[in-house]
Parts: sequence; C-alpha cells; structure tokens
Amino acid sequence: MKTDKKELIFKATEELISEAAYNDITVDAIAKKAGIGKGSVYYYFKSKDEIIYAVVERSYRRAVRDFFENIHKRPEISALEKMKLLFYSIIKQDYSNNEKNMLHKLNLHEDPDIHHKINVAAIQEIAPVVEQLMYEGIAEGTIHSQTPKESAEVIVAVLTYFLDRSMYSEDPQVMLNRMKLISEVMETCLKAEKGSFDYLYKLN
Amino acid sequence: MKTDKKELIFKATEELISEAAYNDITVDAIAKKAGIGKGSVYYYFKSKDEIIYAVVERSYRRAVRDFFENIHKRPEISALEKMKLLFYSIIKQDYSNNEKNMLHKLNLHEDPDIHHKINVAAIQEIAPVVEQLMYEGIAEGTIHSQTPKESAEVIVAVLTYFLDRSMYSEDPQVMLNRMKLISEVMETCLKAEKGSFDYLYKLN
DNA sequence: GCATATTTTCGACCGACGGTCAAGTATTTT
DNA sequence: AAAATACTTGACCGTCGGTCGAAAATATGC
Repeated sequence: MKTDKKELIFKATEELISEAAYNDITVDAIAKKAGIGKGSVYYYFKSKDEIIYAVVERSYRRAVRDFFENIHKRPEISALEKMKLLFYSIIKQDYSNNEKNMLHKLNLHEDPDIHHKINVAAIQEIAPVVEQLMYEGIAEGTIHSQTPKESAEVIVAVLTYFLDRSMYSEDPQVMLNRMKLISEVMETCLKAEKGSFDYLYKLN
Repeated sequence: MKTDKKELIFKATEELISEAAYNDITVDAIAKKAGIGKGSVYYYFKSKDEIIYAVVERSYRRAVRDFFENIHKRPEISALEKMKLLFYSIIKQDYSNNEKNMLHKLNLHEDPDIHHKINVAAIQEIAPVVEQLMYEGIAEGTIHSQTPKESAEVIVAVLTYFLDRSMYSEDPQVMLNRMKLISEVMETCLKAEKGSFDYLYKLN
C-alpha cells in the first residue's frame, strides 16, 4: 500500500494552519510535519501558494459535498431553507469555536494572501451551488430573479466579504444594522419575499 | 532647505508601483530610487508594509481632498449626483488607462496583500465621505436610509469588491447584469428612488 | 533474476528579501 | 567648542521559497 504523499502534505498543512501562527507555516515546516523531505513537497506541488490554495479549496469542496449528501437531496426542505442551511454551514466553518476548524483560523489571522484565496475559493466553489438553489427557488415560486448566475455571485461575494469582520466596526448596534441591511440586499438580489433572510440577524 | 526624506520615499515608491512589476518593489529598490540608504528608509518607516499602506492611503486621501475642494462645495449639485461623481473619481482612479495611475496598477497585479490594503483604505477613507453625502441626501429628501453609517459601509464595500474584476466572469452580458444588480443593491441600501444608480451600468 | 529505465526522495544549497546595527556624519544645544 | 542629539549608511543577518544533482526505490523488458 503506497502512502499518498499529497495527502500527507495536505494533512500537515491543515494541522499547521490550525495550530501555528501564520509565520510558522513554512514549506520546511510542512515537510517536517509530513515526515518527508522538502524536495518531495516540490515534487508534488509547484509552489507554496499552490498548497495553501489547494487546502482551502478542498475545505470548501468538502462543505459542498456534505451539503449535497445531507441536505440538498431532502425534498421536504425548500430552496430558501436549503440556502439558509448552506450559509450556516459556511458561517460555522468560518467562525465556529471549534479550534480544529481551519478556515476559522485562516480568516482570523491577518494575512491578506490567504484571505484573498478564501474569498476566491468561496466565489468559485459556493456560488454555483447557490445558483443551483436559485433555479429551484424559481421553480418553487419563492425566488423571482431574472439573472440567477449574477445574483448568486453577488450574494456570495457580499456574504463572504462581510464575514471578514476585521475591517469593520465591532459595535453591536452597527453590526446588527449592517446585517439587517445585508438581508435586505439579499432579498433584492433574489427578488424574494421580504423577511426571507431575517435569520441572518435574528439570533437564536 | 531640508529635503523631506519621507516625501522622497513616497515618490520613489509611487514611481516603482507605476512602472515596475510588483516583485521589483523591494525596499532596496525604493532606497535606490529615492537616492538614500536603505537604513534611512527604516529610519522613517517601521516596515515595508507601512510604506505601501501609507502610499495607498495618501492616494485615497488625495481623491477625497479633491472631491471636497472641487465638487462637494458646489451647492447646485445634488447629494446623489455628488455621490456619482465621487464613485466615478474612484473608479477612474482604479481603472483609468492612464499608465501613471498608481491604484490602477496596484489593482491589476495579483498581489493580494496590496489588494487588501486598498480595500481597507477604501472603507476607511471613502465610507465616511459617503456617509456625509447620505446625511445631505436625507436632508434633500432623496435618500431615506435609517442607518446612514451602515449603508455607507455596505455601499463602499460592495463597490470596491466588485471593482476587483479579477475573480469574476468577464462575459459582457454577465458583467452588465451584475452591475444592474449592484445598482439595485445600492438603491436598497440608500432607500433611494429606483433608477438613481442606473449610471453604473449605462455606459456613456 | 538481472539490467536498464523511470519515478520518487532528499537535504544541502542558492538567491532574494525584509530588517538590523555599529559606526559614522551632520546638526542642534548649552 | 564641546556635548548631545538627529540623521545616514551599507555591510551584514536570518529566513524563506525554491532548485538541483545525486541517491534510493520502483517498474519494465528480456
């Protein structure tokens, strides 16, 4: 049985992201943690960036796969409700207190490089799923957008952007107002009924 | 007459950003271009990041200052119109074909670090101006937002984010639809009359 | 099973970069 | 004019991403 070196590298990188400060995530550290030589890392990946990006992408893909396996196929859940669950799973992925959660850690430290990768990956991996849900919502009659692709893009971008709390005021009232505004923005994008996204700011 | 070393460093950095590939913007290059020793650069700035950030911030501040000097004080222009002109000046700053334009260059190359700095600076420098314009629009009766601060934040964030074209589809129809959607989003944020932001996608 | 070709592994090494520092020089203060 | 302070400098440092040639492992052909 051949050990999959790529998998070793993924695992090592994920662990480092979870436990170490960003500056400790060096290619040497990844190689050491994976128990292989540095040269081998570069045998499987062209660059460090490629590793990080692959790890982030993998994480989003995992979330999407889980969504399709566990939520999407359940016919009793409406499209809007599924969208809510999808958002929750992403928000939870980003901000859960679970220390093991990678994307959470990634989003918390200030490195803009990784941050950007997360944003790009979010758009590319999540937006198509939202688009799919929009077609279903349109079929159900709860969504009336004429441009599902663009709406999905804008929605995911807006949500992702605002999940990045680092650059905004943390004042609770400001944050509440901001989320109210964003839920209205979502309604506008989807042409959905007023209140469809109240769950974004109504804590429970 | 004492030459202002800080100004020399700013100038050199701006020139490098305008003319060179990102990887050529090193502290050594800045020092060389400014005609001073590398140590002197670190006498005036704590880090390279601090230099880049200061340059970007300066650029936005300059745009804001120009806005207040040339546009804002003219009483015959409505708040919504002023907002349009402000957006135009920023868009132009980001995307003009003028090769001398720094922010343009900065936004074009892929470095996410600088990209992020630009976004943060945009929020911090431009959002307060938009907020100010919102109060004026409210006084004029064209804007009915109850939460001007949050609306300004969201508007600037959305616009800035989508000015970053790099991560989105370049298909003209998709781009048009996206901008239409964004203009609707802006109306929603400001509670302004329908069509107030049509100029965002109606080329002229 | 042996020889040959191919794939995989490795860490010493490289060049570049951001940042430091001791040693100076200019300027101000007393 | 002496002492103190502010400024300037480039050689030097540690670190990091990435390279490379050679060795080890594995596959292929006969």
